[in-house]
Amino acid sequence: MATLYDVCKKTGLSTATVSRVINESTAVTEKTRKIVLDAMKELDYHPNQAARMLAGKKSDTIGVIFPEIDNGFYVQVLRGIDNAAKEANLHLLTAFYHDKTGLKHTIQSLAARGRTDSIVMINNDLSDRQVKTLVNNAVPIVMIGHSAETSASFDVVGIDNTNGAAAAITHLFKKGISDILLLTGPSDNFDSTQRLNGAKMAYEDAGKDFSEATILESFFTYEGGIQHMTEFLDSGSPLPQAIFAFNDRMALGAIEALKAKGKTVPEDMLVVGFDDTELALYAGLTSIHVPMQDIGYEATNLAIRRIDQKKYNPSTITVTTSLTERKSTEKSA
Amino acid sequence: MATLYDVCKKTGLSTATVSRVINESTAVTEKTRKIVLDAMKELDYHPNQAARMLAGKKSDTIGVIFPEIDNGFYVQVLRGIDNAAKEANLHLLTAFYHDKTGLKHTIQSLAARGRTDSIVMINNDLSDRQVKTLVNNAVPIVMIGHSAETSASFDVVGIDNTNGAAAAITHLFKKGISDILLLTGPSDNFDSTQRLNGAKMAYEDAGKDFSEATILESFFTYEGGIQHMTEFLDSGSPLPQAIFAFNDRMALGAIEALKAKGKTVPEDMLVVGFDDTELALYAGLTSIHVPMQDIGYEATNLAIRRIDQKKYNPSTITVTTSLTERKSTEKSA
DNA sequence: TTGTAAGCGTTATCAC
DNA sequence: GTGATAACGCTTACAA
Repeated sequence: MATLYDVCKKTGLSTATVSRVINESTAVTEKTRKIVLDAMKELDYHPNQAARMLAGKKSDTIGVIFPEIDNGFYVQVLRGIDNAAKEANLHLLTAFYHDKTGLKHTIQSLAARGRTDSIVMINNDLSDRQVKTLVNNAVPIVMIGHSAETSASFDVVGIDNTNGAAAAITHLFKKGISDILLLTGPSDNFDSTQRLNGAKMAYEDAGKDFSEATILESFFTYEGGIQHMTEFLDSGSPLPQAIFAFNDRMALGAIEALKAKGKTVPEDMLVVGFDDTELALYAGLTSIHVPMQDIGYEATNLAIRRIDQKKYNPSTITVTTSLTERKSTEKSA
Repeated sequence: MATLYDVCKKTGLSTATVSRVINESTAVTEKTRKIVLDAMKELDYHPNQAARMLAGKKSDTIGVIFPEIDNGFYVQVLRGIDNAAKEANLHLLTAFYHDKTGLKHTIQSLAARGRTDSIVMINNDLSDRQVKTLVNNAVPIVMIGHSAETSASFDVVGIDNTNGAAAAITHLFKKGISDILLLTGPSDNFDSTQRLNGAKMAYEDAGKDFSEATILESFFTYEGGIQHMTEFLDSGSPLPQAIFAFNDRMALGAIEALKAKGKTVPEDMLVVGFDDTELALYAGLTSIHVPMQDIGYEATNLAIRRIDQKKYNPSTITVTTSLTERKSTEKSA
């Protein structure tokens, strides 16, 4: 591997000058610039990253910390992150965590060792205070998605759950339906809580009574959707005319449960999901679209901006959602 | 940020000794070990990665190069890679590429600058020779999936396309069907070619005439499946009894096309896919299961093994597939 | 077992 | 505009 010295030797120039043309920092004669560039090419010289990091005190790398990925959601976010990083000529050091302990470990090894200039993370497991302590101000950090408490402590990029949910409800209202089953996530989940608020808001804004809606709590999973919907159907409770599931998987689970009882969608019941994942597309499920790539992109750009910003007030970016209509809410009546 | 020197100062020991306990390299008295460890904790010392890389000539990092990810396939592979890396206490530097140029750029910046000790990549765009030139023996490299020519030039981890496809055909034979439509990928695609060979093999092994099968070439996409299947249906060609699509998306596309013509699966036609993605699960599609995580895991372990191996002969690891039966091939007849 | 000291390959601050 | 030279924070022979 050729080093900077080899380039110096070949050109008869100093390390300073060669370094300058590499970094396009200070002005250099066009003539010497060319000499250096030629020598670099000829020697197939590529600057050593470790040396740059050590001397320059920056890694040109963004750390990405995700929960162990198992769905399309995170991939899309990752694409957005990658795009932003590419635009800024930065690299991505990615790490996935399985549990609290793994996450702590990961944060430290990325934040405290100078591997990254900044971190973008999805934190489902640690409190703000814990993260704060671990990072210890070593690098700026941007959170994707709110944890319940994430408020003014960090930069946060989240989605507009409230208006998204409201749009779903309003969509059903327009079909003449207000007798809706809300298939929610766990009640201590931030997203679920916000979506529930949004739904309520839509009822109120339309001058309707929110008690017309039935609330059924589930797990944000396909299996959860099947299980809780089946229980509901078996309970003999009066059937609503539509379901608004707080994510696509639960929606698909609910549809599966309906199918098992001989009910079809949209003939017997309209269904709306949330997230607008690939699954929704293929299943013909009307869903609230969440621009996952945008989230990653915005979060990363914010993280990049924070690198050279010593002091700043944490900001919150909210990405807007929209409704994608498909067969599951096509009402012929 | 505390440095090694701070730890030395605090303990009165030399950098060599402190470094030894950090790296658990040479023996150190249990007593001094404890002293150092305590000092490290107290100072909240974390070794600087750049300095380690520079002095130690290794990055403890695996490079991961993927085509821009847009499906569940790559995510699973990534999880496998992450698991293997975690077990070896290595980090992951990931990069996605959009096109040939991007890929070239990416390879160089990961390989030539000492950022990574080894690389795992999925290469759909460059010839072996091109990759070879770019890497220039800077780091070992493991390919995931064959490109047509990838033969003896690189370590390769691929899947058993042949037996997978044969299993799909045999499954249909068992249902009493040999009049099958093969919905293939592009003919210059390595996977597609192998799968076609596997299908043929199954016919021959069963003593059947391969000409009983119809071959319909498509694009490995949902849209491709819809388009080509629709064309086929419109052409008035005699309908086969089953479809074996060379991936799940095309299978779903074909099913969509059938549905549009009033045909249902599995009543009117059995369908088998390939990949066994999440889509297949929710769609109730029988599919050939590909253990994507295993692929990533194996590839990464191989990549790690190669780090300290100066000379070796490229090896090929083939991961086995299996058939997952679902509703799309449930024959009541 | 522990210490000394020479790098590792850059960047950056000075002078010139 | 260009050149010395001192960091940057660690690893690792080689000595002791």
